[in-house]
Amino acid sequence: MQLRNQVEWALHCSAVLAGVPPGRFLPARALAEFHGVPQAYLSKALQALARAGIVEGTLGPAGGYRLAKPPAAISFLDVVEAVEGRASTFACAEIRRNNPCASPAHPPTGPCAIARVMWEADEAWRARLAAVSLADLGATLAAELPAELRDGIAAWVADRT
Amino acid sequence: MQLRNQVEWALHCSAVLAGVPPGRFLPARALAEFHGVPQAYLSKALQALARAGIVEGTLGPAGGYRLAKPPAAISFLDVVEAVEGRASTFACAEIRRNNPCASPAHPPTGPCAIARVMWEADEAWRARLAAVSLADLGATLAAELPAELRDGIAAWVADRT
DNA sequence: GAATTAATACTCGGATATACACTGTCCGAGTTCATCGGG
DNA sequence: CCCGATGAACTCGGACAGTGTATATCCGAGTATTAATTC
Repeated sequence: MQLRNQVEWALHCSAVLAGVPPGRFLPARALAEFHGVPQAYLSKALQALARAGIVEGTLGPAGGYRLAKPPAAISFLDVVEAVEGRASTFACAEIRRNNPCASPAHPPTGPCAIARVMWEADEAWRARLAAVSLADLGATLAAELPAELRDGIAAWVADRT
Repeated sequence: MQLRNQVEWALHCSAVLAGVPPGRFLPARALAEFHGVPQAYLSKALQALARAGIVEGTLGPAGGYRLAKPPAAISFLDVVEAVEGRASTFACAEIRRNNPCASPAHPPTGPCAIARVMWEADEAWRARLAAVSLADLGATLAAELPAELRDGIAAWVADRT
């Protein structure tokens, strides 16, 4: 089991978009160049974010993407689920119904014990992702990144909005 | 992102093997028939469990698999990692190094903030799986399953060990 | 009748094809901006 | 000089191939059982 690389790209793009001046748009072309990833493929991740209402895009010159909500209102979970889907990590195929000892007249009731454990773990994973917002990430980066690098990125972004 | 169906099969097989009388072996053929899954493919999951030291197999007639450790000493995480691998769910490709603003002379130090959050969530998921053992699962099943079904399964298993 | 030996049948283990999904790419529809012409 | 219409360029959005992993399968190596044979 491995998260697709789109998730990583989407998170990094969200972090950059959180630093875009209000009312401006940053094109996917710039985001792809910034992260060194293929532009055409990155678009798909951004489209997924747009469908989920996390970012919004505008066409034409000076178009691009921007966050659709304040960074504090967007969690890691929102971004991950936008790309990976909201389905649980564990899919119960109900193989217990194939049990030759069980009587077909009395099908098992309620989710099976194994699936419950797996789903609880899945929920713990999601809860941890839901607890961190893009605003939190921005604060962490502001504290860790060298000042000159931060300014350089801000200028680079400003040149392309 | 989706766990492979081998994980579900491995967990169900572990649950059944936990109910096998001590010193006896249950063949993969019986486990496959019990769960209604292809026998040849299920073998691969059991081989993974054997490599991880969770179960052990014996050849010849009356051969098969049995747990290599007490059910209380085997957690869900052990089974899941045996099949899925111990690698983290999130793979950081270090795309921040492609940042055109960063100076190649000063590469970023330490894991990036995004990867840290993802890894923490991954750890929360694993912690939840590590907290449940096969003995716990057995206790839950003993409390939930109808007595007649439990006896029927025990007899079915006993006939094939 | 008991022990030894050989054959047998059954098991696991790894090597081998196929299907699906992720990865990567391309082109068209739509919109905004800039330019040009007219009032 | 101001307004409107027109053209162009740039953007996003969805449709189209390539590759890698998970799925499914088969056959060979090895062992405990079983039966036959010999003492």
